[in-house]
Amino acid sequence: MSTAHTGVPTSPAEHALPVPVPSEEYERCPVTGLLRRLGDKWTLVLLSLLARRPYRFNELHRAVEGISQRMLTRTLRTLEADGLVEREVFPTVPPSVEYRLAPPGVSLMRSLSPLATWAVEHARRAG
Amino acid sequence: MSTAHTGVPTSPAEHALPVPVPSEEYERCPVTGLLRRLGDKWTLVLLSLLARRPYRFNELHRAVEGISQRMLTRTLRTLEADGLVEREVFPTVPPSVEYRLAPPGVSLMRSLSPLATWAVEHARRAG
DNA sequence: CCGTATCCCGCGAGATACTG
DNA sequence: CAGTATCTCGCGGGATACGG
Repeated sequence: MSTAHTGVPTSPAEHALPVPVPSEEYERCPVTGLLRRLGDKWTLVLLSLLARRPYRFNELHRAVEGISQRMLTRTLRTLEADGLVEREVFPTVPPSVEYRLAPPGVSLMRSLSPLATWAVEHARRAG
Repeated sequence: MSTAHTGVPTSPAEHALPVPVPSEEYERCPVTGLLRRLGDKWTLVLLSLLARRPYRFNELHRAVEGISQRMLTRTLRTLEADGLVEREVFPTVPPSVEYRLAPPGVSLMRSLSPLATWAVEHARRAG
């Protein structure tokens, strides 16, 4: 992949393709893709909380038992990248950051509702 | 399960706990649990096919591009254990096995429908 | 035709420590 | 307060080969 000049690679990411090649074929089915996204350890918990009201970072950290800072940041950033959550920074001292559900997040939670009901009702078998 | 006598362990699984301890805490949220179940690589594809009509094993194997026998069996057995799919064996020669959607599977697919619609509509961002 | 049995590998995700 | 940076490990899942 090196290509051009004679340069020795200084970073592995240097030769990353400019085009986002679908590395996983899960992309083929958007439904499965969505289920995988929502099915990670923290996403639903965070979405559920944010569905009620906006939260600040450490407020979430306290509200969600057992989550690490790393996973909280990662999950929130992914949600933001997907357009499900909005992030607003207040340049106060010390800094304050607020997270809220974006409109697509709201409609997603609505669409999820029947499945959630099914899950609770059938919790014993396939839950 | 040797146990008893003085036997030297012959298998690692020998000391497995008799009680199915919830190894993962995903169990805490039935919705997340369900999303994880449905979110694996082949489950939705199989459920979608079986939602239309019953299939035999090799018929599924041919219909689902890229699935291995191992994963087909595994996925079907999990679906059966969850009560979502029914398996019927016809003792012919050679043997024939038919899989069909069980009633809970039907209601699950119904409940999944709004989310599937959302996924397709928002395929570009969070798909 | 309908599976099981092994082996193997990458990635999601947890623990821990550090920073503007 | 609100994050990054590393390291590590378990498990989902693929390849392959064999069995009733």
